[in-house]
Amino acid sequence: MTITQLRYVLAVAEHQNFTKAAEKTFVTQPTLSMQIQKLEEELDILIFDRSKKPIELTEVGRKLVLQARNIVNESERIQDIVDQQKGFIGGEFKLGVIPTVMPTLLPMFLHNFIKKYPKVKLKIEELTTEAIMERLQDGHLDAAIAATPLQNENIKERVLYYEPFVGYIPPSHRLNQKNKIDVSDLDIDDMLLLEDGHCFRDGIVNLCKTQKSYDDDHFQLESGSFETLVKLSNEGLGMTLLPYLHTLDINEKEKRNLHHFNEPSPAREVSLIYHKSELKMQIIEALHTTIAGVVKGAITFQNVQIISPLSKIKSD
Amino acid sequence: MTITQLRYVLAVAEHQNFTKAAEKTFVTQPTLSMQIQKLEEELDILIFDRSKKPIELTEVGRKLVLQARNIVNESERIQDIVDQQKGFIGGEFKLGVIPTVMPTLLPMFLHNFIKKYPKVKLKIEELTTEAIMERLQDGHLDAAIAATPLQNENIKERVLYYEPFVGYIPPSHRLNQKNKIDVSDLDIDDMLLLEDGHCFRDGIVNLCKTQKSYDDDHFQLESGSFETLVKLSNEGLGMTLLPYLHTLDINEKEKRNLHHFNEPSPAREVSLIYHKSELKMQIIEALHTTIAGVVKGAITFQNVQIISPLSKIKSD
DNA sequence: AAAAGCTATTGATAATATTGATCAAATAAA
DNA sequence: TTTATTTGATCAATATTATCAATAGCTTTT
Repeated sequence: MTITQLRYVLAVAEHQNFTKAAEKTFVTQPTLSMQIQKLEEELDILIFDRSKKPIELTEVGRKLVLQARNIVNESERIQDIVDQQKGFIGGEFKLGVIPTVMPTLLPMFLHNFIKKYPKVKLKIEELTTEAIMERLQDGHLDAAIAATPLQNENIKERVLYYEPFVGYIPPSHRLNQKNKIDVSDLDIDDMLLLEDGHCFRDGIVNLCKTQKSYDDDHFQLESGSFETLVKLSNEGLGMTLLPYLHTLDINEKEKRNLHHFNEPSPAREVSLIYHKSELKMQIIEALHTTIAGVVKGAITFQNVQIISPLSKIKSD
Repeated sequence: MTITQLRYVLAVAEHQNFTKAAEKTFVTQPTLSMQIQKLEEELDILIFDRSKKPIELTEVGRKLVLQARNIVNESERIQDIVDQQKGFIGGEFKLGVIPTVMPTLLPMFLHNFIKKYPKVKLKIEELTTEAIMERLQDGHLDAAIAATPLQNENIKERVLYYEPFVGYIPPSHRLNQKNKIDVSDLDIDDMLLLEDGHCFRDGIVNLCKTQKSYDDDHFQLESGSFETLVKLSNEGLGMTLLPYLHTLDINEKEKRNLHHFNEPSPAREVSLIYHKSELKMQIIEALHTTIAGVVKGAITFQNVQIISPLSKIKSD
């Protein structure tokens, strides 16, 4: 049994197709077939049920794949140990970022990071929290930036910053008089929300739920971007909440419509999250240091109340 | 990098000698040298410092060996998974047993076990608790039978039985009048003990320490076997304590000198212990079931007080 | 019936592991 | 010092193995 064979098994299990798995592992399909056959023969079991279309794992196959994932992960850590010894920080690193953090945070630290660690080949992907969790667990992502706490025992979290919610209230709105607003002022019925699937939306729903009973079915205007929300709000369609970093980007005229919360301000916790196996920990450390350093200048809030990003069904 | 290479590294690290390692891994020494060189080249590090005699691990080498042990262990679990699927219980299994359990417990279950699981090649070794702990952690033992609790986070324990201490008190002894004895009657100064290194001895020392201050330096008569202790005791040199199962073996005349404790009787906890990685768990389960079943008939005590086998320095 | 998609098979080739013999260096013994 | 002995590296020869391109065999889709 070799580690290569286990990698092949993982690839086939993932793609449910020998040909695609062969492409992904950069070998020809017969190579893959033979190696897997050889492993099956050595263990004297069938790993895949080739009669099903698409191909399926057998019962032992499923257990074996779990353990194979383990072994392959652990074997990759050998390179980690060596890199650590050499003080080498580099290689490919796949980072997931949730949509509501991506446009504001990324420009803040990316330049710094690639300048400081030029050997790291960052591959950044915008993904929902849901997709991030999946990909962290199956090894397709090395780390991610998301709203926390997420309470998943396979995922570790390191807080980057706390980002307060800021009210965007057009002149026509009932709350526009107030300089600072309170959580108790909020009414989910005149709130413009991001469309379903964003955890920032879920956070706000959680926030409002603490105030009054929330009816899941009633009508709401929703959008995919904060820019649109602000414009809709300007049209008098309601107020909205923005994460603090987003409020730094909007124009002067609109800034007058921003209303901060009285302390403790509701806020989201944004963290660097990664699999408990702690692979590529040096790069994760480097990312954490860089981002925390950059953000420290921009966000200096102390007294905040953290709003959970978790919804029962799905989130960002 | 292959699992084989990692095995070779482990062998050399263990024996500190390429030639011996080659024998243990059933290849020639050049094979070993080449493979390790190839791995060192691939990772671009030195795993061994060949200038030292005997050969030594480098700093990275030490870290790498720890991880290699991990990977090799995890890879062996693949076979475990397959065996489990097939319902196959067999293969080599190395069991350690402490000296004070060996002669009484082994005959009770061994025959049953090899009859029920003929495919398991049991290799049993009498070892001190100290040696057992080492060998469980470096993978040289698959499981062991020892007095517990041992409070080692790498070792899991499954209790087999509670074995009361029984007083052996010769007619000349001051306590011989009493039918049942109490812990408070014990005096370490007229107690015959096993020689240093036995955890049963440590247990008794712990037991007596609860009664009065114990001076480590004073003279005591000590021996390596309970048989000798009983004979010395017959000579009027003091009383001694025996584990219950041992009292089943002594002759009728001497049985009259046995004095049980008032409840709760001091007792030792005897467990099947194994590494937390839970390798070969099917065989461990089988052993546990067999032993627990056999012992249930012989030992039926309920109200016992467990005496710790741990001493500060060493034990059994 | 034909085409397309998928895995297994075949035969050739390149890469690799292994071995036995040998060498150089370092110790240990005479 | 000289002489064995031990140890790990090196070399050439061989056996094994992984890989590939081409293709056959099978199933599903069109």
